[in-house]
Amino acid sequence: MKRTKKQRLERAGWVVGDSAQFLQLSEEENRFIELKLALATGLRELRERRGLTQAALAHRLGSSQSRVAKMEAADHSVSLDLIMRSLLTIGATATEIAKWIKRAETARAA
Amino acid sequence: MKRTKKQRLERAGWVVGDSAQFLQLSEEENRFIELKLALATGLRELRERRGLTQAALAHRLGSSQSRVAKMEAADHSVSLDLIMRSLLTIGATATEIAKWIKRAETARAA
DNA sequence: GCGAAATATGTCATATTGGACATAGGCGAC
DNA sequence: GTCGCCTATGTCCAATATGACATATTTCGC
Repeated sequence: MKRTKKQRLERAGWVVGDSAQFLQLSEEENRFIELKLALATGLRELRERRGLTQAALAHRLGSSQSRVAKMEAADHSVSLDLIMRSLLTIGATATEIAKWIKRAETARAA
Repeated sequence: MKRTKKQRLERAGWVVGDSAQFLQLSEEENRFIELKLALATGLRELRERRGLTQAALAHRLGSSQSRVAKMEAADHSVSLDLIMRSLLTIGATATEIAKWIKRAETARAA
């Protein structure tokens, strides 16, 4: 696992080690986190591509800037539901979403 | 919208009409529901392919048969998180998940 | 540097979701 | 028909997610 990714995950509040399985993180949980992270990253990408600030997106979503920040960080306090709804609201296509999900798997394989 | 789908959605507790937008269902919400439904259907497909009962899958997930039934029905009391975790636990690949997500979009286009 | 805008982090109260349980419905074998 | 097995539905209350807010930190132009 790359150093930067580890840091991102840890900052997001996940317990992640270089040997995650020893730390009780099951394989599925790992895959789930990767997937969430991939979509969170996609959300940020898309928001920036739209030239929106977190606050502006939050307003569109009827949420708050802090929630958006947490979404993009894949914080453990945000659900996949919220991320997915946000992606759809910001106009992500199913194709893009699918692409990000596959990217998560590819990242794991590395 | 096809009759059967409407019935499935309504049974799942969603407010769905032939003119959903008049019933305050935003476009994004519609897309979200379709997506959830597509993954829920994928879960059922995969479970049956594995020859598991809902109770057996529930045991694997540390959940209950009724939760699994609700997941597969895309009940509004189940989150995408739970469905996704279940898919991963049952061994769905990112490719399969991506396929189901695209299928949801295709279904909407119809 | 400084200041301003954007983003990140922490906490709270309310709302939503989750497992468990009970019970109903469906469906094939006998 | 009824027995057994599977699935569906409804309701609890415990656990988690949410928006809001306050506050900290980063980033970037000057």
